[in-house]
Amino acid sequence: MRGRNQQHWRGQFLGCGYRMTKPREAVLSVMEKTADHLSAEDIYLAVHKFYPNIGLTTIYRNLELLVEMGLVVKFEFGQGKAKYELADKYSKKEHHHHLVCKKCSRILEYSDFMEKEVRFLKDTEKGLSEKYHFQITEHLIQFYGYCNKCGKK
Amino acid sequence: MRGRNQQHWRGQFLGCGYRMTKPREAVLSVMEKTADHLSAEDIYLAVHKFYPNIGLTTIYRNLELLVEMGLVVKFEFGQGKAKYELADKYSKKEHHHHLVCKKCSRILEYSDFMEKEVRFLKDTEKGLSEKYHFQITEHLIQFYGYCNKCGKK
DNA sequence: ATTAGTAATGAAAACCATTACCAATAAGGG
DNA sequence: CCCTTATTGGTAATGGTTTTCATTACTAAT
Repeated sequence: MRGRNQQHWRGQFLGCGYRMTKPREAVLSVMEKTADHLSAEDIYLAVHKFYPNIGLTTIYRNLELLVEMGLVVKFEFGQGKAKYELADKYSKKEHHHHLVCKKCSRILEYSDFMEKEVRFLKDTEKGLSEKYHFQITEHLIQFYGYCNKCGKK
Repeated sequence: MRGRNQQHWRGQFLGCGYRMTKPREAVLSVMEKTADHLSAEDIYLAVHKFYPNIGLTTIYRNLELLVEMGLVVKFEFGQGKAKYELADKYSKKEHHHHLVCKKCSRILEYSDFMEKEVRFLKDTEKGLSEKYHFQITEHLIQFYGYCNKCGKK
């Protein structure tokens, strides 16, 4: 069952002129079977368990490559360290955004209330790009606060 | 003319149990008379011109203090370095958000289309906090792209 | 004014996530 | 299987920010 996806990834790499290597397999397999929003260090520690020779550098290098290849999505939640998720997983979910807990750093995903958001974004982006001749390529919408566990009573 | 504001700041500091010092005067005066969204380094360089002994450390320390006192607002535009603005200036403007140019790093402010945004935020925050029991304290809305000067033709 | 007490400063070192460098290794086309 | 070259891992470097610590300088009390 490892084979299927590995074969798929391999094709992706070779197709782009890159090679499939142990470290790359390791990174992908961790990202495949673990929760989303992993930091480079999270991935490093997880890979390290079964591939103790892995270097942190390699993790960073490959995450960068994977992002460039479009296989991984990178997030910055303003917590000092970037977090990564398989593009696959990401896009299989509904369009969603994140609630960031300022205390425990937990990331909560939500995909409700999207109609409102989509409408707001569509109108606003159109208005802004017309008025300021600013080509909008991305947007960032995030809510910060305290999750149910960390909320003040 | 320096006196008025200086006196005001002095009161603020003393009232909070802090002291008014040259470096603090210098930081505030730079922030008062210069464009918004200055990085710590920007401020350091500006202060350094008329107060060459200033230390970068002091800039950081005092910015932190000023933020804590509510006199300064801190922004993170995902550009690696934080930027600061006098709370005063900030709040005198209309409610606004930022367009961040990915090429030249320019920050463009806009305050149009706010009715839509306010409505969206109000509804969404209400919905989210009820559904997830997440206490929302802040939100971040930013658009990224290319400004009129940097846009691809 | 002088002083005592403590806040604030500046220089340098520490931090922390991330990146660059480089010699050693290994993937894969021929 | 070999040869070329991408990739690796270790280490040093980076860049923004924070900490440490001995020194300086506010302020209120004397």
